[in-house]
Amino acid sequence: MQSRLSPELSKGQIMKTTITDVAKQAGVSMKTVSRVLNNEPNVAKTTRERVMQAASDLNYSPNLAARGLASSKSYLIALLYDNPSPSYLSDLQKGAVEACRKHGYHLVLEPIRIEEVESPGIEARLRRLSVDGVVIAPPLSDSSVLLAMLTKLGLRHSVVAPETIGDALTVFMDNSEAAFMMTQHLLDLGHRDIAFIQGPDSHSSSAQRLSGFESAISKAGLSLDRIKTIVGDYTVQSGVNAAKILLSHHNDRPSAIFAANDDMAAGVVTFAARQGIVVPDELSVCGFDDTPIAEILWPKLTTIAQPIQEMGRQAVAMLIDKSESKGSSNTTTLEFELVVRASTGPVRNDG
Amino acid sequence: MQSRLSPELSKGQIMKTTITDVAKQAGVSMKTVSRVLNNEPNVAKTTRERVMQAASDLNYSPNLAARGLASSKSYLIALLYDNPSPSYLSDLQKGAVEACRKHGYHLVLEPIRIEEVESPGIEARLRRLSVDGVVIAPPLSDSSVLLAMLTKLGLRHSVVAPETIGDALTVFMDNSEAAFMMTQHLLDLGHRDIAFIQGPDSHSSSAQRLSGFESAISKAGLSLDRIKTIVGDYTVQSGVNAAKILLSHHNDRPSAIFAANDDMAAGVVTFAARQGIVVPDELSVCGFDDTPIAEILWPKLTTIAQPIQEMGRQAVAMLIDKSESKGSSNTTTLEFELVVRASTGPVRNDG
DNA sequence: ATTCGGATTGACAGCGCTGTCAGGCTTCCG
DNA sequence: CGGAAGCCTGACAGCGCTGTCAATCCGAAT
Repeated sequence: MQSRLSPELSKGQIMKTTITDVAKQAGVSMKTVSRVLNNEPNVAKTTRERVMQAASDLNYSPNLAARGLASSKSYLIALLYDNPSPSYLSDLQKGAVEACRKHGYHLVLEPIRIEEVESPGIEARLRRLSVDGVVIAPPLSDSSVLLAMLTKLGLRHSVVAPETIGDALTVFMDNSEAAFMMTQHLLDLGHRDIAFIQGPDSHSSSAQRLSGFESAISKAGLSLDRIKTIVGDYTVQSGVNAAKILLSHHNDRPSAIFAANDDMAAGVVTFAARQGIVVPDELSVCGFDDTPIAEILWPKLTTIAQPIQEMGRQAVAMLIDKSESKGSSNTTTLEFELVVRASTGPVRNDG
Repeated sequence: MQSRLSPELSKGQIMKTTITDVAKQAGVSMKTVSRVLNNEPNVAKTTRERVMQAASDLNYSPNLAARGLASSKSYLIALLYDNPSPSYLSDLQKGAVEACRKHGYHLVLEPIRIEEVESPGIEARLRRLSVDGVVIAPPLSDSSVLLAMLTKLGLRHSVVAPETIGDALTVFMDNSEAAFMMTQHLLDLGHRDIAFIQGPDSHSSSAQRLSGFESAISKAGLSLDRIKTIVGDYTVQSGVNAAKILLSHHNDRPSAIFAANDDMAAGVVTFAARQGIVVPDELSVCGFDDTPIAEILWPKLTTIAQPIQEMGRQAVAMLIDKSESKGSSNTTTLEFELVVRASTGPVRNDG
């Protein structure tokens, strides 16, 4: 690699500038340089400027490892996830990275398969990670084992979840309320025969969404007994399968299908198209999540937009914010948005 | 799992075990423990075992920062990217993380907008990053400025790109060859009037794919002059727009459209469906990339599958492999696969 | 038995930075 | 005008680990 003892050996190689060099250049002590670089108070304005100038002249940038060792901070945040949809992951990451960057942190990726959470290796890995904080994305956020482990390890963590989880820092969107509102939208369009395709039990969002749907139905004075509900697994294929069942009887079709996520809704739309069933004239379809596919489908999908990016941002912010002692609570609630597009329309009376 | 000989566990807090503790427990020196933990040679088998045992008893895990400081290695690999499609990013990441994990590294995310590559802040950030290696995803891989900067900084880097780039470590898939094969597929089905929707100039893959298409056309003895080519930007909407133009004249439609990526192909399929043009009976459509949407569309899309995950894996592997002095070259070429699904079919003769 | 070379091990000095704490200097007040 | 109270600053001791190099041990060679 490069030799340390001979800085001018160059060879076009980059030689690392240390804090000592900056100190020398600025005519102050290392410690003062350190203070300036970390934005600590109690540094004379002129000194601060002189140091800044020296640092920039020398093109100095601190060594993270050294800083980490000395201050026992790593300036690293880990994102724990298990195979979410690419667009979800991508959005969450984007927000998380953004927040990290804002505070001088970096985001490291740590996929964990949920079924291996209890395996002994995971704990070792998490310990070894030595990050300053951990963001947990669903469905990992449903694992109390994982949360307990993090607590035990003394790792600060925040959770992105469809519901508040224990006393952990939680970024939260009211899935139930959103499903309620979506259902209300269908009811407002005159639909009375609405089918629901729910998600897998493994995601706690499934229950939330179902419950929102059901309470809207009940509140409208409709009997839940007459409602058809099919369990899917959040995949397109399961949406197709559900549609196959729901739309099989020509004379007894629901006038609207509410799928608990966009992928399943896409399955329904696709299947309907294949059967020559016109959406939304003959069938209204809506989804949940506002993934890119919602815009690609034809007709475009009515769905619930989650501020996923913002969730990522908040999850990291909660981790980093020192000032969370009093003002901010343990929970950040974010707003969803009902996005009405072309896949839902008024019920057809002449059916 | 728990500490056995734990001297004192105060407050249920995790106390960090250091290498010294392990050394004491195993009755050897710190250095020997270090050797065992780093799989260095020249440690007696029995000693090695004793140390391993002690480490596991004490639930020891090394401090990354300290290790990094002492060895000037960070065990971190950065992934540089600029807003790729979520599924692409997700796949690439998956492969990269996998490879990192295999070698005890971690992956940190570093999105960089391509237009800010030349801004002064970027260089500082890269320097500060202090990672052991950098993987660059397209379209960032097209930026020679960025590559030069990394070289200047002495940062080992590998590039995922549609073509070999200078002397950088490159993971490479022959886009041109793939486009050629896809075009051949259409020709084999009898298509002679094939339109092409190309990608934006900003991605070097665009040129590659176009050239593969054109050489197949030429090789088939068809005149390029009669070929309609439209420039899109890899978005669904641009695919729709292109389709709008290509399919506007009832009597002068191409019998097949080859879109340079799946999203644009999706736009074509969607538009066709809206116009009542039956795919593939009246129009064959194919894409490139094999993104999830290819499976969701109806009919399912014929496309080119890239081993994106494998690319991520290789890109990291090239970075880490110490043994790259002789055997392995600077370039890793991966195979694509022509995935024939339902969106392409034989040309209709009764048109 | 003695020597020699490789295998095995340990002592020690930092890696580059920050926490601690003491000291110098200035300002403000009684 | 003396002293308390700040404000700035620097000396120094590690943080937990690895690189260096010297010491020790062993069987093989002489």
